[in-house]
Parts: sequence; C-alpha cells; structure tokens
Amino acid sequence: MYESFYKLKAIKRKAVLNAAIDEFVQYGFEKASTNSIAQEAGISKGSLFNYFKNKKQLFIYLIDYAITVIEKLYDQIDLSEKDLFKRLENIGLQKLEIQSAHPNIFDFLKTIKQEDSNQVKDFIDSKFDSLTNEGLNLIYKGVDYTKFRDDIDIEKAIEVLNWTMFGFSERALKNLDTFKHMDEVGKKYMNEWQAYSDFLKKLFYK
Amino acid sequence: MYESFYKLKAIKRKAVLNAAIDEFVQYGFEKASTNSIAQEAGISKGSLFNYFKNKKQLFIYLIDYAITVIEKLYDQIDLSEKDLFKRLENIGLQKLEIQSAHPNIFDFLKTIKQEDSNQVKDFIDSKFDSLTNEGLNLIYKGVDYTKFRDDIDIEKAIEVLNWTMFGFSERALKNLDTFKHMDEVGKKYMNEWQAYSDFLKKLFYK
DNA sequence: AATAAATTGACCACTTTGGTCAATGATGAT
DNA sequence: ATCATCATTGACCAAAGTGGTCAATTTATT
Repeated sequence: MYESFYKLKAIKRKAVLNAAIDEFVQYGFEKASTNSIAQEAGISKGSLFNYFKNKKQLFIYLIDYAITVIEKLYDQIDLSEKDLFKRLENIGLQKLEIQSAHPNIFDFLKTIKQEDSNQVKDFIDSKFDSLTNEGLNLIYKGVDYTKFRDDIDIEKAIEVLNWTMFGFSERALKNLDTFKHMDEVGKKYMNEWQAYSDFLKKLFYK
Repeated sequence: MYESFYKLKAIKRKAVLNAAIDEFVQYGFEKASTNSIAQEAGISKGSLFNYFKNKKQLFIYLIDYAITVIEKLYDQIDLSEKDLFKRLENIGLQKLEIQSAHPNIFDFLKTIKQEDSNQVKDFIDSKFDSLTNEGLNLIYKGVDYTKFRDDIDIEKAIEVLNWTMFGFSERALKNLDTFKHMDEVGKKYMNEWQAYSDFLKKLFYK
C-alpha cells in the first residue's frame, strides 16, 4: 500500500508527515492543498502522489499513524506508579518526545474529530468509536487518591491539574526553539513544570 | 464608509459579522472565501460587496470592530473591586455576554495576531502596537493580594487561575445551547464557575 | 402608480485544484 | 562504459473556485 513511502529516508518521511499534518490541521480535509503539502515538505507533487495514490489515502494514512502514536503513548503508562503527579510527569515527558518529532500531531487528532467533509467523516467515526476515552481513563487508573486532602473535591482538583498542564504546555510550545535538541529543551521545560507540579501538590496533598 | 452596512437590521448585521469572523478565524485572510461568507450570512455576494467595497475592507472593519469590543470590556472593569475572584467573575460575565452575540470574536482577535498575509499584516501591527497588554494589566491593578496565603507563589496562583478559567470556558462554550436565551445559559455557567472559583479560593486564600 | 433604494446572481478573467505521465536523474550491476 | 531499474520531477489537464461587477429585479417609500 505505502511501500514507496516507507522506503524513504526517515528525515524526508518526517518532513512529508509534518507538512501534511500542518496543512490538514490548519485547513481541514477539503481545503487542504496537496500543492502546499508537497512544497512545504520539499518534494514534488509527482512524488507525493507516488507515495499516496490520492489526497484521501494520505489523510487516512495520517489518521492511522496518529492513532498508533497515541496508542503507544497509552501503552507506556506506568500503572505501578501510584502518585498522580509522577505519573503525569512521565506522560508529559513522552508527549514531549512525540511532539519534538511531530509538533502538531495532537492538534491533528483534536481537529479531525471535528472534520465534517463527507468524504472522510465515516472513516474517522469508525476509527474513533473504539478509541474513545479508553486511554484517558487509564491515566487515572490505580492512582492513590488518599494522598489528597480530605476536604478537597478530587474531581475538581484533577480538572484544574489538567487545565494547568494544558496551559503550561501551550505556552511552552510557543517558545519552542526548533534549533535546540529535544533532550535539552525537554530538560528545561520539565524543570519548569516541576515548579507548577510542586505548587499544586502542596495545595492538593495532605 | 460603511453606511449601507449600518443601515441593516441588527439581526442581519450580526449574521454577516459572525459569518465573516468564523470564516477568517478558520482560514485566515487569504484563504477566507467571500462566497462562503455571503452564503453563511444568508445574503448574496452582491450585497456583501455593497456593504464592504472589497475583502480587505471587510477584514479591516472586523478588526476595528473587535478591538472596540475588547476596549469596552476593559473600560468596564470595576477597579474598586479589590477581590481578584469577584473581579474575574465580573469580567467573565461580560465576556459571556459578548460571546453570546459573537461566539468567535475572541478567537478572531487571537488568530489575527498570527495572520501573515502581506496585504493586511501592516494594518494589524499598527493596530496592536497601542493595544498590547494595556488591559491585561488592568485586570490585576489594585487587587488586594494580602488575602492570599503567605506561603504561596501568587504569580503561579494567578496563572493556574487563568488556565482554569480558560479551560472551564472552553468546555462551557462547547456545550452552549444556541436555542436557549443568553441570561438563562449565563446563569447556569456562572453558577458552575462559582464552584471552581470557591475551590481555588479555598486553596489560595488565608 | 411612480420613484427610490436595496438585493440579487449570472458573469468575468484569473488562480488554484487534485491528479497524470512522459521525460529526466540517480543508482548499482555487469 | 553500458544498460536496466527505480525514484523524482514539473509541465500539463479539465474542473472548480476566486474576488469583484453590474444590469435586472424586488422591496420600500411616497
């Protein structure tokens, strides 16, 4: 199916993936331009349509790719880690790693859920039926909630924690320096996050 | 300049404004389609180009409109209210009122800052030079921070509060029922917000 | 009924679309 | 050096969409 695409060198393959992801995130399936994708990826349109027989196939490939990425993320959750903050920190690190390779892949997953082109809607729905919230629950499975203060609404605490993580990572990604190496940047931001994590832990925990 | 547009009935005017805002938010200036705007607003393209002489004028009008809206919001901040939570609640109420008329207007302000079409970039820059962060600082001016616990990092507390507000309103807007009346919906969500506000107040305050 | 004002959508020249394919370039074996 | 294989290119296509116009029609006002 995608043999010619797999044969590509990793760097080029990544460039194509990210160019396509960016374009679909910004404009949606119908208005995404294969011309722009090819140009942004630094390849000719002929090549793009050699790797993928048409726009729809490319889109479908991306969805499957993004889903396997997110499933791998869920698989790597360390269920033996009972501390919520430590567990989220691990997941954050892995997300950072993914995002250093594919900066927009989580946005892509978010936007395709709202995609409304009839050409691809059915396919998307079929893919997400199975995936929905499966891993999201996993994140909180087996967490030791007795560490939380008794006079606190734990559900609200988790929501605030989530929104804080989201806000923090949004801000961090804006400042991402694409020239520096991932492990360097990763260290910096995980350090910064530590401060927020400690801040909330002090408030939430006994 | 825009006489014919001002003569329109309020409902129609609002429809045009929101259709245009939505289109520009989603696709940016260059790729926004005047055909789509007219169709979405329920008017003919001829009318659209009667109200605004061209796409650029329409875009510029929207920017000015959005800026006056946000300036009015800043003007209405009650500086005599020294409690941060109460002050933010007031602002939230006013934002809700604005958003019930123009659901996407804050997104519009956010996205035009990243607009990179040469046709309009200069205009945008000139508009935002003066506005930047002017009102954002106002929100926190004169707030009584002695109410906060002494062992707390107030800057982080404000950030967490902001991210929580953002997360909450994002979620609330997704569930917005367009059929119900604004005051009804507003009451419901301000009630829900109260719970989050109290939750954080209990943690942050002495 | 007559006049003025507002609205329409077919129409224009031009650009962009997704997709094709003959030609060219690169690679490695002989 | 020759040849055969494979990857890559971009000019090219019909079709669709673009921002914008304007004569003709509908609606409102007198």
